[in-house]
Amino acid sequence: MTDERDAVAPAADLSADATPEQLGARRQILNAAALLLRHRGYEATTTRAIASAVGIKGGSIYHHFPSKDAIVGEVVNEGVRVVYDAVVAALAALPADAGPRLRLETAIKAHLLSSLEHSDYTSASIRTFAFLPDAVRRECRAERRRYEDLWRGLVNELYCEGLIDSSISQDSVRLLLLGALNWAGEWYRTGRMDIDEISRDFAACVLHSK
Amino acid sequence: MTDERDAVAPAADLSADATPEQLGARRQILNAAALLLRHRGYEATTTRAIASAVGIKGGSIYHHFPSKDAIVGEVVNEGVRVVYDAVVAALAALPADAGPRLRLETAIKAHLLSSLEHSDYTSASIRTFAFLPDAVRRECRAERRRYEDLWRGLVNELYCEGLIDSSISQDSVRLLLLGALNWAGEWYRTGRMDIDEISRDFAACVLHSK
DNA sequence: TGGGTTACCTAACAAGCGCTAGGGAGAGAG
DNA sequence: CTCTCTCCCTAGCGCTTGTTAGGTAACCCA
Repeated sequence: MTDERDAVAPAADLSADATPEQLGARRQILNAAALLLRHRGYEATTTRAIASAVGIKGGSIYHHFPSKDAIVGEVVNEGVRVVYDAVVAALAALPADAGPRLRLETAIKAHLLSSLEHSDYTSASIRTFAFLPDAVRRECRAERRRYEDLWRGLVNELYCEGLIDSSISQDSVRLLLLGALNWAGEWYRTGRMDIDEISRDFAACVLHSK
Repeated sequence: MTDERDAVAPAADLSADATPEQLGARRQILNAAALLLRHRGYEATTTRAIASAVGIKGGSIYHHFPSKDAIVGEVVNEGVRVVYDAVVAALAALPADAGPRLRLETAIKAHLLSSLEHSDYTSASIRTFAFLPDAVRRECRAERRRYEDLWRGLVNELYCEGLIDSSISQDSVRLLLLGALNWAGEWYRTGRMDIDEISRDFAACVLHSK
């Protein structure tokens, strides 16, 4: 009956990048939950649907996790951590003399790649956060604030270099950027647009001097 | 048992701006549904919760609407129309010689006021769209495209006046702006920030020459 | 006075939810 | 060979979901 909705994707890409099917039941469950959360939201992601996506029966989920919210919490938390790590790693890979402009563009691209192409976790985290139960949401406040602070610093660099008009509040710039990035999941479709170009444009948009 | 969740707000502001309680059961139901959708999402907005919010019992909803999705569809559709009308009206109220810069700032402010302060419909529409059943989503594709086109034109004005570097794709600018605006519901809290200031900053952010 | 419509109710339906109790098959250790 | 542990199953709990059937008052128009 519900098989049509259960098969949300042709069983592909559940394992992110690793081995075919033996990466531990726990990881498989988290992967499946992330995929479902991303595409259907919190309430529609049922424990039975998660179980069936990894080839076990509903009740067996509880051998690996104590509750649905424990799974969701772990997915959402990991989603923030993944994008944080992606951005930090991308910035670290830059030459030491890279200017704020390149750093901004790099951070934008890392965020988009992480949330659009690489990670159901990040996408699930972004899309479902607003409607999560309070308990789950509280659980990852700290992680989210850490990511926010990363961008606070990034934006501050731009101001220090005089790349943004100082009459504009730094908060506004950060909210504009993060808003646009987090919303990208609503319009982006693989193959139809180039993330490199979008990143370049987004960065150029907020930088007033060349 | 679930009373705590049912009373999402102290019964306030259901009627947007009009009379106390006699605006027709149909309108009351839509108002309640919009409020619930905005704060809890699609699946968690039950027919019984909508009914109890307007003081009737679950089954009585079906005297006014044929199904839950009919209610949701109407709310989501109206949500797009409301913000469209708000932006068009705000632009029309501008003096004829207003420049693209003022027009952009005005459109931004109208969108934010509509989605953050005035309309549960708009907010519900923005936040829940991704997880709606396909049938409901299809129903308001046209309305959404119309709103998108409104911004396409607005952004194009900016290019025509040379206010944005022509090396940046117009699509990118529109997606950046609409993304930031649609995401505002995730961080905005009444009274903590000034919509006028945010609008000014957002507009200034994307305009390169003063 | 009476018939019909409008608006609501109660009660229930089949289905699905998160979750649990109890059991069974297989593997590894003593 | 047995004991234990891991992993999964079946069956079902109490509850909620969208929706429907049938009943009951109050009103409007004749």
